[in-house]
Amino acid sequence: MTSQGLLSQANGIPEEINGLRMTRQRQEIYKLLMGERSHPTANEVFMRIKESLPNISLATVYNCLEALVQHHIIRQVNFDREPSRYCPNLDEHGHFHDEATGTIHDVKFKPGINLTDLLDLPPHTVIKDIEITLRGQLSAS
Amino acid sequence: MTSQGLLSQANGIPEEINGLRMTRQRQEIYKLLMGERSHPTANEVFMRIKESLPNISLATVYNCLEALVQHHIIRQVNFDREPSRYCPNLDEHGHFHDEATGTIHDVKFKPGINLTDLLDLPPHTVIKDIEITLRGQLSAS
DNA sequence: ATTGGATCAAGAACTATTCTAATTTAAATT
DNA sequence: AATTTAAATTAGAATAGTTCTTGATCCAAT
Repeated sequence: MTSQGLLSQANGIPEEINGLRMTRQRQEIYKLLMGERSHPTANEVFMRIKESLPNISLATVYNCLEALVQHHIIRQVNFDREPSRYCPNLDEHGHFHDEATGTIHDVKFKPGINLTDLLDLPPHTVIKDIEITLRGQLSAS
Repeated sequence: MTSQGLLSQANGIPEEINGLRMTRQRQEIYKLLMGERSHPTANEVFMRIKESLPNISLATVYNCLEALVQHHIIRQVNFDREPSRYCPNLDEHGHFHDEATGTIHDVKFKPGINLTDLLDLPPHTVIKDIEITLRGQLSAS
C-alpha cells in the first residue's frame, strides 16, 4: 500500500475503481477509451494499446474490457452482429450509427424524458437496462 | 403465372411478397414464424421446420431468413451477442428480454409517441431504423 | 425441350469471442 | 527479505454462429 490514498499513480487513474483492481493493462485500456471516444472494438483497442503495452495479448484486452464492463466502469455496445464496441460514457444514452461513415455518436435524451413511461410494458416489469440504437445518415446539407 | 392473382396457393401465402419469390422453403419458414411468435433463432427454426421440410439444410434456413429480412417481410432482432432472433411483427416496437425465463416480449409504444422527438440528435440526421431493447424481470406477484 | 438464372444442399471456412493451461505478477504473511 | 497465495496475463486452442463455396436442382421464359 502506498501512503497517498486513491490517486496514487502518475497517470491519475486510481488503484481501484468500483472494487476492481486497476492493473497496468486495465489502466491503459481505460485511459485509451477515455481519450478517444470513438467506440472502438476489442481488436481496435488491441492494435492501439500496443503502443504503450507492446506485449499485451488480445485475450487480455478481452479480459480487461469484460472486467471493466462488469464493474460498471465502461459500457459494452452492440450493433446487430458486428463486433462489440466499448464506450466510457456511463450516462444513460443511445447510439446513432451513421451508415455512411460507420461512425457512432452518443445520443442524449431530452431533459425530463423517462423512457419506460412511453412504453406499453407488461405489468410488474422491473427494467434493469435499456438500449437504444438508431441507424441512419447525417444528410449532407 | 396462375390465373388467380396473388393468393394462389393452398396455404394462403402469396407467390411473391415485396418482390421476393416465395419458394416452398421461404413459405414454410414464414408460416412458422407467423404461427409461433416466440422470436426463434435460426437453429430453432431449423429444428422445427424439419417436420414440414425434412431435407432442408441449415444454410437454407439462414438464406431464407436473410431474404425475408432484406425484403422487409420479417425482422431480425439481436440481443447483445446472442444468436439472432427473427420476428414477424413489422409494427414499430421494442423488445423486452426477461432475464429469468429468457423469453422475449414485444413492447409497443404508447400512442402518439415519436421516439426521435425525445432524442437530442445531431442536426440533419435521417433515421432509417430504431431499435429498443429492454432487459429485466417480470417480478413475481 | 432448352436455356439461363435463381435457389438449395452440404460441408468447409470464417470471425469474434471464450476457454485452457502455463507463466508471471502482485499482495499478504511470515 | 523470503515465502506463500491468489489474481492476472499470455498464447494458442477451441467454440459457436454465421457466411461462403461449389455443385446440383428447380423453375420460368424462351
